[in-house]
Amino acid sequence: MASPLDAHGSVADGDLPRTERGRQKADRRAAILTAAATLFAERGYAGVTIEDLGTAVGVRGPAVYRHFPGKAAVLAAILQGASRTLVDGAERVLASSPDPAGALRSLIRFHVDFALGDADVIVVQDRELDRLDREARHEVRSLQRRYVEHWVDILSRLRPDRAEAELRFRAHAAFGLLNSTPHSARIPGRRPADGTIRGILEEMTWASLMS
Amino acid sequence: MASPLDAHGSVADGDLPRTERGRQKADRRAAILTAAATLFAERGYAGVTIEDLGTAVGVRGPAVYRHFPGKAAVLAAILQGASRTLVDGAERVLASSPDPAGALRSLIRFHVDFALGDADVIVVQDRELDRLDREARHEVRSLQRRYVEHWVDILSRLRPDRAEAELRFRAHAAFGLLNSTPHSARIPGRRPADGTIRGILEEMTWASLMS
DNA sequence: GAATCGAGTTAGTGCACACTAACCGAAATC
DNA sequence: GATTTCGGTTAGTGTGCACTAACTCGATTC
Repeated sequence: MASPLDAHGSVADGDLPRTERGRQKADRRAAILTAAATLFAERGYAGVTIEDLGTAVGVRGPAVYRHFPGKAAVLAAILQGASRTLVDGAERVLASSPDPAGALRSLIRFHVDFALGDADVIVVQDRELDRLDREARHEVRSLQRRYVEHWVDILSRLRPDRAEAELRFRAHAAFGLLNSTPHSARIPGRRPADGTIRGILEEMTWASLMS
Repeated sequence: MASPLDAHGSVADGDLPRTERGRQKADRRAAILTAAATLFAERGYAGVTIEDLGTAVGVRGPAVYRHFPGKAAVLAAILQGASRTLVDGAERVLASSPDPAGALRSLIRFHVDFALGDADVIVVQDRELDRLDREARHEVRSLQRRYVEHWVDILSRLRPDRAEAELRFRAHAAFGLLNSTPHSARIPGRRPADGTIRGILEEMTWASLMS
């Protein structure tokens, strides 16, 4: 799966970098984003300085301003990338799954992959949403809403007896379950092997949703 | 359930306030803690100033230093209170449940109550643990570990076929599910009635753990 | 009722840090 | 090969904020 961070930031600027400098700039931008996701996840948005962001990719702090208008824009790019990746992934999954049960299985698997692969982003996603300015927050929220509604659609096809409000609530609870891995990753007690984890998470999520 | 915030802060100081001023001081301390939990949950630890903490309870900022040595100590008191409440509650539940299945049901119910009743504390709990100094963080971590082990004990009695590592991992995932409510509380789409939520959460948690 | 205590006040102090200004030099453009 | 562009640099600047100092005045103590 493509990382949510290596995309170009602005919406639909078709032109890829042709020149040497352009490619280096795109690389640096992506490097800043991944480093920032890790740092924000570790210390929180407010606990990371612009200087930290710079040195994490081998430059001094103010160089970051050549790539982002400010610290908040870095966070915005991370969160927008993440929620866009989730929505795109969900829509791709749904387009290629004929039966609802298979669609839910694939949706769960997709989300597990994301949570395990981009743990940093997951942590930042639900911790720092409020640090965004009105506009960016609105976009992220709207994408998140769309993602949830895809889950609700599938669930209501599997359980048409249940109210949509309940299914939506269940979906949120399932996300809490799935997104718990980044948190429990920091806790000492030994964890099952990485392959096992995937299976357990899928099993638990399915069971909780369909219970 | 007693709020985790209205206890006196230091460990085992038996003397309750006898005088009028002493009572007022205890009240103010408790008020600061609950206000701080709400503010920290809303804006994050770094997003709240000492002045905010003061004005939230009707005094100016520096008055807070009459009750806590610093901002970090306020956070520490919140987190220590929360984890102590959880451990105490779990131990009380276990002491009064003979069979493992009933114990797990009670444990789940207890945690649901806490998550719904002290949503602010839940949010702060897993967001701001790293902002604590070494000593306080160690204490909170150790209490959290104890809480988890109580769950693992019960689970391993119900499912002795499973490895402890898997059960611990499942417990963490269940906490993620249970603690999702404070997060989904902020999201627009309508939620089921509060009584219904309780039942759904208990059902989902049980199903996910025993699947 | 005099002496002390202590929870509050206002007025700093110092520092961390987001962001800006001015400059530099190599790549890109002509 | 001259000119422009631009990603980097260092050296500020301004602000927000945790925390301190010095004081006030009612409650507590003797």
